[in-house]
Amino acid sequence: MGEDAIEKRWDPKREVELIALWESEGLYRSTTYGGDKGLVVIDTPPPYTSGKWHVGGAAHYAQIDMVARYMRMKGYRVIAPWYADRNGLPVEILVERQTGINPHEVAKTPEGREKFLSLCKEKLDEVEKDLVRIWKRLGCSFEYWENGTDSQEYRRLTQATFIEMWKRGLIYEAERPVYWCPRCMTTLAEAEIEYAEKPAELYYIRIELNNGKSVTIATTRPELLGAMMALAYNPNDPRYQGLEGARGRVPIYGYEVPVITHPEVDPSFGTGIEMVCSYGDTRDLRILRELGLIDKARIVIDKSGRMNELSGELKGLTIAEARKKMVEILRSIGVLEKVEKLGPRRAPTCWRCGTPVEIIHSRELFLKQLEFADKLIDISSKMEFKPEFHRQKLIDWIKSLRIDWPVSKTRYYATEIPLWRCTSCGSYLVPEPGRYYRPWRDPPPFEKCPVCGAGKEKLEGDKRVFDTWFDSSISPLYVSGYMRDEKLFSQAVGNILRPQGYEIIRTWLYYTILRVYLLLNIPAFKWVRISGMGLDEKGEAMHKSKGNVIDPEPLLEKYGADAFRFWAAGAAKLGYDYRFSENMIRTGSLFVTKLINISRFISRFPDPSEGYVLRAIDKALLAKLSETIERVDKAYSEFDVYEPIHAIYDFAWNIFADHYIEAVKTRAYNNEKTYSEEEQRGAWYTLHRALEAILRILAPIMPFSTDYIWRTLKGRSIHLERFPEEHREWRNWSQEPLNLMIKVNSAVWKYKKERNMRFSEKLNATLYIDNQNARSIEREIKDLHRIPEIAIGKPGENAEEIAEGIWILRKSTEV
RNA sequence: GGGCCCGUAGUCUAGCGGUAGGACGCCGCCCUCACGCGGCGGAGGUCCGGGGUUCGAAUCCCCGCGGGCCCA
Repeated sequence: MGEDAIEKRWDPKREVELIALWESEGLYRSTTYGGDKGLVVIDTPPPYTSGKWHVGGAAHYAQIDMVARYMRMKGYRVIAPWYADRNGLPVEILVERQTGINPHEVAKTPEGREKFLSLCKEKLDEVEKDLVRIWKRLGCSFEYWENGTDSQEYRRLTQATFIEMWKRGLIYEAERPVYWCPRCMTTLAEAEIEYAEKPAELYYIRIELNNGKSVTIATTRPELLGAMMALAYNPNDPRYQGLEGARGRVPIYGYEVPVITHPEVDPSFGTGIEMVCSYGDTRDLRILRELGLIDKARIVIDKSGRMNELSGELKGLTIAEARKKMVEILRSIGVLEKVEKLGPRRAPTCWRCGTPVEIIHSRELFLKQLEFADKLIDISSKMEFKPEFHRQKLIDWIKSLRIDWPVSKTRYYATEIPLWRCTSCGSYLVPEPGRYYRPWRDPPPFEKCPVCGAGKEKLEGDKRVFDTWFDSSISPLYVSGYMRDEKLFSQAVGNILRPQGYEIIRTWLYYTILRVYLLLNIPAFKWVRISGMGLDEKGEAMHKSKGNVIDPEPLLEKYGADAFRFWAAGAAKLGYDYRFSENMIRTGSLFVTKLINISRFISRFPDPSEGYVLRAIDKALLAKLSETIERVDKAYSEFDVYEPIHAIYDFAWNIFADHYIEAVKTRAYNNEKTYSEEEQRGAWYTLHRALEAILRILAPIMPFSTDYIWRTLKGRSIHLERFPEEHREWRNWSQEPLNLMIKVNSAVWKYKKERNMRFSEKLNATLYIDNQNARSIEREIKDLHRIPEIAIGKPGENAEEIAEGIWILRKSTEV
């Protein structure tokens, strides 16, 4: 090995060269690897292409890559694809904002709809390019699948699963109260609601009762007066005792509503008596459901968020305008008693656009879920959660569900619902699975209505699309070849890993488990790896709106991907939030330099295959190494990369480099021929074994520098190597000589330091060590510290104790 | 109101029943032949507060206080 085979420093530009090399060698292909241990499918999260990743997102994918690389090194054939989630609202909103196009207007014609879709597609292509560039630069060994969730292939699968569920009666259509976003003009599932703090005003309105009395209600939504269904107070509230059964007359609208009691009314809010309307909030919904009044609901808000004819004078106004107008009217007729400012209150909003949601009635398709709650909890218990404590989030969510899943959306850039309706008899018709259907555009795949025989021209394609989670909830089926490659699928079932963040447990994880259970009656995953969220340096979640998004690309350029991955692996334990730290990335790059230089040193010596003898310190190092390998292996097998990076760093730097290498330098060079050739070769052997193992166990986390070094030393890629096997023999050797060496080193270095001696300076003294292990490392101690005499045991008088059990006795001739 | 997570040196982060580790920063010393993107040493902590269990608690239990996330 030449002296300068490895350079002194790591240039991140080498990473770019390695990426090209890997691609040309086909290292990204799942078929490149052996796979004698079987198949593992990683259900990589298809990222939504709504914008570039921040460092947290990049770190998450880097972690998934580490797991994939580890599995390959353990002998599994790993399918880890990367494709994008391209369905759903965000891109539509982006295009709407950038072009000013109102999709609900342009989509009235198929041509207009087509044009809007192609604008969305262009936008997605643009963003996807950014994402692909980043994960490739990060060194992720994913296979790039250009067919995202909006591909014909994926959508065909989505539709086929719908058709299956429809045929099995799991889908029903109903007019139900739903969460509705008036801006996006679509139904929202429970998972799509976010709560935002909004200031509110409380209006006190007098209501006349039919018994001659009157009560004053307090409400934040006076515009819903015409939606009033009842007046309610808490049954324990003494102020209103006896009013139950009376009837109140709704001001302006003039109809009567009953006075009822309900335990959910908070006596301390407002006046303690409230109006129940359809629908101010979910509590109204619950109460009206209990009273059986859902069918008589008075919905005064239409789908565009404006007041309808039921609202009388308010018709056509927006909600905000209607509130203002209503207040004026109430004031003019003298029933508005006072207005009170309230502090910020939690208001449900649309998670995509932030608009306050309304509860209105809409005719939608629902997937049954409530009746399967217990089964889902049961089937979840068959999956391994890493870490375990996040399982509770899923269970809590399942238990909190109150409505079935509305899967239909009146949006556009999404998978079309494959349904036709016979306008003659009203029947819904589902086509056969296996094709990608676009009912809003395609001719009906039926010659006539199979129910009433009406002609083809009577069949009308459904214009609605699926909720985007309806697509993403079959991702494990897509990646494992379901309905495309049954052989692959049969091998994959039961070996699927889901890596994801805890913030989408209630959505992606839940819906996937639900759908896979309904379709196949099996647990969707063998393992669920739950990671925390990436936070900025202050510990706050990164949001575009907050302006605290940190772009990974400049960091990759400055420090390199290995340094970035060092942070990504070591920032926090699996399952906990990880905070961005540029310092830690810097530490990572220093670690790369350290590795390079350790390798530079070791590469000066040949790797002997025979004719070597190991000394105690060599055996102790190999024992320690073996323990480290085992520890790292165990952690990796639990999908943890935090423990491995810390254990490897500690071993490589604080033990191997600082103590072992220092202790054997003299022997490795053996310039004075004080050691036998066999012993010299023993040092070489140990140095090489340790370096090899460090590189291999580190390769999943830092694939660039380890591969560069490996190729220089061995002439091939480290990514085709196996994870080090356990060495029984090494494991049984004593680590004590090494532990003692570390202790002696620290004590002597400190001693010399205090006396302003250079470490290389000769110390004319006797070192007493009260430890039998010292005998075996006597020569190493003498070499390293340049101390002529080592004595085992306690000294007589005059010796100075420099650490517990270690003394120095200077020779009197010394100054 | 409920669930989960967190509160350890100036900052960040481990440890989770036996003398509190590490990273960054700070201060000193060392041009030691793989690495000055290095080495060594040092200063710096009532481990949020209060009870309890224990021979022993940052670590387990209880009650608070403060922060975060999710859900009502």
